[in-house]
Amino acid sequence: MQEHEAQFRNYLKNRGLKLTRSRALILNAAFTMHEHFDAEKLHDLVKHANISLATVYRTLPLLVNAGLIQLAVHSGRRDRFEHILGHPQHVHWLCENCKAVMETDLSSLLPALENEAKALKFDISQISLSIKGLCWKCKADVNESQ
Amino acid sequence: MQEHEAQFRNYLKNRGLKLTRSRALILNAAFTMHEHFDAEKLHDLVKHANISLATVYRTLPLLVNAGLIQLAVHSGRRDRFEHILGHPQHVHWLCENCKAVMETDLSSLLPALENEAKALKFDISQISLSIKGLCWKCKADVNESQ
DNA sequence: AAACTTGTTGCAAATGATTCTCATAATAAG
DNA sequence: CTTATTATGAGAATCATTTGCAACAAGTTT
Repeated sequence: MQEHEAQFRNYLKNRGLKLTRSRALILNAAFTMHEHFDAEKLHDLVKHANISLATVYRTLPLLVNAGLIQLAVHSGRRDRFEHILGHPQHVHWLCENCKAVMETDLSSLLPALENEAKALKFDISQISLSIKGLCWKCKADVNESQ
Repeated sequence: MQEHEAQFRNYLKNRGLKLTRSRALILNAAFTMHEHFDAEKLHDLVKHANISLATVYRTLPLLVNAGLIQLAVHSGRRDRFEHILGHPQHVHWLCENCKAVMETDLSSLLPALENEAKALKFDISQISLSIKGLCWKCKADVNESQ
């Protein structure tokens, strides 16, 4: 069994919830994805097994609480997620022009943050750093058109 | 005239938009607020002047684009904003238990970020760093109840 | 392995924040 | 003050997400 499946099974058992066929399929679909995904994209991957969109929506928060996925970027009207197991936390660079999302490592900032957390007596469970602006490509386009 | 009003007037004029009574009132209401606010909270402050919720929703993106307010935290289903003029960027610490939001200064992390931005040739327009977890108070409660 | 207890699912209807339509009103420019 | 636009209120429309409910499936117990 994969690590993420073991973790999910464990999470569910701890609170008397059941690992159903639907949940297992949805979990695996989420870990199939190599980019950000939303509920509908996930549903596309599992609807062949007759799994409803409602079940996808019901499973998503379980995966978040189990520490397996997280909300990635809040842009536009749909929630978009990404899986995080064995995936170091990172910075999202969101271009406001072409909507592209780049990622960089967060590790260089971690010590400073953990320091601050200690001062605040705050237990960190999730860090989300996103930066909006113009990517180099769009910046070039803007300059050209002037 | 306040600085934020001047900046808004300027933004609007640059694109042939009009500074109306409604927009001025909404802008001032936003700068009245000392905490995060959503569209409805803003509407509460201006509806006495017969301003509709639709107008509030139409004005919000103008204020964002004018660099006067920004999306603060995406938690729950409503967009929450905060004004940013003369307000240094900060970190949001969001307690997952009591939903309280604390803020700390972002300046200690800025140099590292600006460095990375330079490497990526990325023009930063807005930084949003939010950290979820447990605040000291809730952490204490959790320990007590064990 | 049959019976049970409890959580789960699909479906469809409900919700709720945000956006849009359209007829009327207000603004800036000339 | 006239004109050309843009803005507004009211309410309908959207659309992602939730929910109620009756049928089902998982894990447990006998």
